[in-house]
Amino acid sequence: MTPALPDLSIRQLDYLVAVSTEPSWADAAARIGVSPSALSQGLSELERRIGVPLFDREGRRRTLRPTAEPVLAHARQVIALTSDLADWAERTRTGRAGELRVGMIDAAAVGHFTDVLRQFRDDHPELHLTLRVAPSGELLDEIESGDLDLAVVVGGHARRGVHTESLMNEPLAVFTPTRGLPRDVTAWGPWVLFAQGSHTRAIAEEALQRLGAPTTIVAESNQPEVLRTMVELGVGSTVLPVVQAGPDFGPGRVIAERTLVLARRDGAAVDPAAEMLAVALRN
Amino acid sequence: MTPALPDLSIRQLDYLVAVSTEPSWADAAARIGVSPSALSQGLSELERRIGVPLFDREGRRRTLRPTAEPVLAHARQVIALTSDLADWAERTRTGRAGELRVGMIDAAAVGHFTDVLRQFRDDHPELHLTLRVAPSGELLDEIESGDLDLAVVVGGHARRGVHTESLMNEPLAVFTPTRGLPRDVTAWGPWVLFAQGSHTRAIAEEALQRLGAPTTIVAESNQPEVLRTMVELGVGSTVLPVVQAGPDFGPGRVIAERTLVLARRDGAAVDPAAEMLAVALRN
DNA sequence: TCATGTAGTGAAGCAACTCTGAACTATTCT
DNA sequence: AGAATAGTTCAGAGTTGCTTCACTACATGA
Repeated sequence: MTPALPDLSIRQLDYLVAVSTEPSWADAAARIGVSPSALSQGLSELERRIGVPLFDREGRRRTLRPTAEPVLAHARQVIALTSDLADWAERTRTGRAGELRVGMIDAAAVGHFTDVLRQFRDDHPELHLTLRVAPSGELLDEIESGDLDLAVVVGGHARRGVHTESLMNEPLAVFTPTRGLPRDVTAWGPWVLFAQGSHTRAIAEEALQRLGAPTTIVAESNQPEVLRTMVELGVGSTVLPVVQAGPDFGPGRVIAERTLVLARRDGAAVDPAAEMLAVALRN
Repeated sequence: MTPALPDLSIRQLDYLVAVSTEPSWADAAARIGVSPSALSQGLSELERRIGVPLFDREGRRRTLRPTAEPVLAHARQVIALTSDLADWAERTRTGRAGELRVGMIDAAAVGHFTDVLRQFRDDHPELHLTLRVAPSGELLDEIESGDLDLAVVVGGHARRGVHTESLMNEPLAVFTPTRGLPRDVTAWGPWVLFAQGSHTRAIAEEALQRLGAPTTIVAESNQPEVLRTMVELGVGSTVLPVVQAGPDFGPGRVIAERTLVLARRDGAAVDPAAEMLAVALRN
């Protein structure tokens, strides 16, 4: 059982320090921006709460007694600490410091938002930004568990406890090894696609079915690099976001689009740094 | 201009620490002895004042976000400091620690109150007690200026700003070199007395005049030791407090008495340690 | 699935606190 | 002495912070 602590307020300690610093109590009151009356009463209250006489009275004037030195030291120290805390709060509030954990799918990180990220890093050098690149599913798990503050993922799938907001639409196109796509849709394929479970894979498959193309899958990977190589080797065709196709393929045939969304934990307090990055991502 | 500090109270910081320590907020509230509602509101207020989000909300539950670590550290530190201050206050309040500056005239210090002082020292080992032995006048000056908390002096003279309280009456007696005092009062003297300005000297002179004895002064000193020696050398007779006469003289002839008073600065806050010593001095 | 218990939040009311402004007192200056 | 200055006290108003009570969200177990 801790013996009940006196409920001192920063304000009262501030009064004490002001009085010890300024030549007169009136000056002290003026510096703090409070009436002399308030100062007088506040210090009486402080004295009462500490329960030890802090002042000598000479006539009407109260003067800090030397015995009260420990209290003054305490006041100074607590005020210094609180001042540090206020600084920290200010920096955090303005997003200039703190920690920000961001997740992005690869197309976002190395494709669409590379410049935004670089710029944001430059603008907020004191901010400890960690970027995690992974498939949407994983990122959403981490958003949900609180391991990430913010993520850019593929949209189109609600998830409990995660709030999403559209950022942009991105075309998905078919790329073939032969640089030419058969006029006959039923002759398309076979396919080298994102792995089962991927949102983009689902969108691609759905689009192909809608067009009437066969959906024979001969290989899977979540790495676009791998998919591209397989296409080059003639293993099959692929469906990729246009930004990830690379310069070696033709323009591709756009068959669908996917939406990139900004995901945040639902009900999470708005982290100021996260909010600033969100603004930047929206352009 | 210091940027305005948030007016945090110890109480709020205590809430924060409790919440970080106890398994549930309800437990935390119980430990502090406050309703869960008060805890909830208090923490909201703390968060608002710091101006930085401290909690994540999962459904209805709020949980400290890792980003708030610096705030928690601050809270712990301030509470520890305040706890130390409370300890200090408790010790000071009960007179077990602190500083006490006492003045006494020599008769009091080495005569009447030696035992009281020794006992007081033993009872309050943590108390830093300084004893100053000097004539009443000097001691009263120092009481007035605040350099002493408490003094035992010769009474009978009001002084502005000094409060006095009688402790005891002490007989003053005539001591002669011849161990016999003339029956005829007019044959008394000449005198070896306390120095001009001394209160006891004034009392002695007044008594002698009242008895009709001559008041020829042949030597003065404020040191009773010196007066005794002069008497032994046959320089003259003296008037001394009985306790200071020493064993070498006879019982002496009591002609007056002086009052020893406890002097304190008027209007000075009651120093607990001073009050305890005052009680001891009154027996 | 529905009842029940637990954890936390929010609103209303009340007590305590703390401010301002005004009147007052002591001290200092002229 | 009179005026100016410093500080206090008091009354009143606004704010804060607590308790109680009602309510929601979630978990548990029949």
